Amino acid sequence: MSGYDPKTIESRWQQVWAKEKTWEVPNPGQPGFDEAKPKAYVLEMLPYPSGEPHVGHLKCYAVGDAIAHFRRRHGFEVIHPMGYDSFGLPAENNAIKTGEPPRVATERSIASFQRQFREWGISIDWSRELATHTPEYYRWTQWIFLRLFEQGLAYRTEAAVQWCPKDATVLANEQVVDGRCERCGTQVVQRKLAQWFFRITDYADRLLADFDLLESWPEHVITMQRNWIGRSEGAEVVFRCAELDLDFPVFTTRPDTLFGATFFVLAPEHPELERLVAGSPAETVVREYVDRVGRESAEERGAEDREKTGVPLGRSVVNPVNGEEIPMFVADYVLMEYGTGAIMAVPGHDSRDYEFAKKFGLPIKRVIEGEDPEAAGDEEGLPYSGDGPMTNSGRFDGKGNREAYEEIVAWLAADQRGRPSVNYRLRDWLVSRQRYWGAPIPIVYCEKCGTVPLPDDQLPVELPEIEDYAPQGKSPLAAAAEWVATECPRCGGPARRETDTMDTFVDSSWYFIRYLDSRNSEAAWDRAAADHWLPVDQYIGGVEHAILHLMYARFLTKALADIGQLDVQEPFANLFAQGMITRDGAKMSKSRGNTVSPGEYVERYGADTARTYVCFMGPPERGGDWSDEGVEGVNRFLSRLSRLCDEVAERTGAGEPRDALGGEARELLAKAHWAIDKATRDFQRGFQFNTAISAVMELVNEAYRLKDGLYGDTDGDAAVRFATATAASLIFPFAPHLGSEVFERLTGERVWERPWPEADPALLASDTVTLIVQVNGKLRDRIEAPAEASREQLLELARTSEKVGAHIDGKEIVKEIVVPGKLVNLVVR
RNA sequence: GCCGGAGUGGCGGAAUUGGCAUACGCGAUCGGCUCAAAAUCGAUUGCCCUUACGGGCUUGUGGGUUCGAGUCCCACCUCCGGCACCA
Repeated sequence: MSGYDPKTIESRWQQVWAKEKTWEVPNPGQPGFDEAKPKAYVLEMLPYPSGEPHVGHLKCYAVGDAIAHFRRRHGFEVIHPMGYDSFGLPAENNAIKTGEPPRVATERSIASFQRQFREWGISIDWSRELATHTPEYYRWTQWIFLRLFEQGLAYRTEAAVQWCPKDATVLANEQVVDGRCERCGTQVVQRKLAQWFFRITDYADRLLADFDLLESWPEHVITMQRNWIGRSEGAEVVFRCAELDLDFPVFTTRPDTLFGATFFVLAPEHPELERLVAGSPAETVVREYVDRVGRESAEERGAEDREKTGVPLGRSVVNPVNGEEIPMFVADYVLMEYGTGAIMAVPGHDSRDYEFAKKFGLPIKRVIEGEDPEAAGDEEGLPYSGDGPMTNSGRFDGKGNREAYEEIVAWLAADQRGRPSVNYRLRDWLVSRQRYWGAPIPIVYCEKCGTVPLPDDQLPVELPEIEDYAPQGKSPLAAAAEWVATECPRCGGPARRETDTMDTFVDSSWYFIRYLDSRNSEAAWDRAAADHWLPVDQYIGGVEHAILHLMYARFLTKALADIGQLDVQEPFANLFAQGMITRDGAKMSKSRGNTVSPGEYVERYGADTARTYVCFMGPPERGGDWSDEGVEGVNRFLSRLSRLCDEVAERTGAGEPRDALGGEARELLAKAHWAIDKATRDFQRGFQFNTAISAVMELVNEAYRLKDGLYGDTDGDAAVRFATATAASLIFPFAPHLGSEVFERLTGERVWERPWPEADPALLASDTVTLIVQVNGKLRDRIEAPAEASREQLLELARTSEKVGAHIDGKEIVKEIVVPGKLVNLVVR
């Protein structure tokens, strides 16, 4: 009895795959490229190399690898590369703490990922490997920056930015969560700094529209992106302050409520505030208010049940629809970042304006009748946000607010008092970071020529070695004086380099293109290679990247397509978002001490067990709680398969099963074909790996049940052998080592070179079916019936059943439902 | 508040088109093997009543449609995720 020894089996196959470079695929034009073969680009999000891989990685790559194997065996040329998102804050923070250069810690972690990916047996094309922190890679990140700069899609401007005092860097809006730094949890403050941005807002509409081009993305991911982009249609309407000869445009989604505007509010950051109050009695109070708001964090300001605050300006503007003069206020519930930083306040139909009006005793005016004025809410059901006929609205009275909507906008537009307008929640992408461990921005500042992009032949701008990584409010690179001082490429005069580096999301927004031609030192990629492989046919990764990474990659793909570098509008045709694995019901974290190290489990049970387990825990798109007993169960199953193989190899000879088998041999063959059919459909129907694996478990169980009665008979031997080899073939995408081992021992062939098995319809069908007999919808009997039995025969069987008789005797059958091949329901009274 | 997703045994979960609820795995109980244990092989395992035969109940709650509902419709409750003073 040899037993299941994953260590031996796994290292044996890993050596075969490494030596034969089994998973490497050629590009068009390279030797071995087969034009006739359809391509499939299967990609998992590249890991951020920090420390050791965790179970989230194991799950992601186990799922992706299963898909890659499945596609290969369906005749696809599968490209399945790997790389490392190796710039970023954790390595740099570690450097500040320990003095160890970020490169050293990063490369140590990369080595650990490489080793584990090989130990897990992931089918990676290692010839395409990349790491974003190498000059060979970031040279092209810089090249992309320059292309965007040429197009005006990369620009520098002074802006109020989110600043993390702890990390001493600017953050993207996306990296601020509840007013705190996403990474370290420190409260973010506002600062004004000159920063680089990518003009992603130019692409807002296309990012929305092109969801239609995607083949299959999870609905909730699309929804999250849609919410993030936050498109709202409305109108821009101009309110005029005649006294000071100033126009204040506002954005509103409710031009139908314009007649209800009873006051007007500016954001504390509004640039005209100064002019409005300078030298006026309100000046001091307003200043104090603005200062106080400025000291508050975004979190405090956005707090949910916060009472409205504000100060009157002592000025007024004219409502363009009715000429009414309405007072102006400054209040922090109006945000400078959205719309125009000023609003018309309609307390009758907006809850925030209503609250403010109540507090400051301002008039509240109804301009839309509710269907039921007595309905909930104070004072005649206000604020009312529903639809209804308009009132107190001059010429529009009596019209439905929806119908009047466009009419009002057109009426205002006719004499330049307003126009239709669209607003987005999405802001431009802030890409500069006052940090060391990132790709330098390829720009120099010349006294004479100003901001000058470096020519392509001066790339890469290499990251200099420095001693002190601690940020001092500017990039640590600023301290590298020799590096900063350079020559202007335009006039040859003295210039200094940009010392900010790029957000690491820029690195990871295009890596899937670089894989296609990762050794190219002449260009970022070869067009033929990119055109052949793109788009990614199946992308796999955690839902935590649903917004940031995926939207940035979509944006960059479109921008690159627009400048003729790519032929696709969307990078990822199909997306699979895996769920998170928890432990004891909680997210794993070092501080909580509930982490699971995949390495330990691979060591104890083998990679096949660890991989199969994460695919078996539940539907992969959902999360699941890690269970050591569950791992043991999967290990038990693989051991059972391994032992079955030992026994079958010893007791049966090679031979194909005949078609016309009978009895238990046929029963086992039928189960094998059922498992093929079930596993195949589970793969195709959204990667339901848990049930695909359970089908293989059932097949192995059936083989155990029947084997002893089948050994010794030619047909019986063939059936057991076929069933076992089939189980190996079907489990291979999850447990590639054991799958290869068992398949080879029983068939002499390499399972990954064999096509995915096909179920034989003749063996899926059965001569008899179990007829379900119900009386009044309740199950009363099960009867074996011929599969072809007629309606009448089935009814006869049902009526004559003893068990059924007890429930229909003495009663009248009022209805007979027959579902051929399945069920009879007798309705009695 | 708005937008998604989910509620099924002791646990993870299955049920494909409205037709056998609880597949598969875990856990538990019993048995074979063993001096013994582990491993392993096999049996049982939703709940309640019944010695048994058998019967009743059961998919978050309450209604509805249907011969028949975990699945469809209406109302509600709970949990998870995202967004949120976005005008």
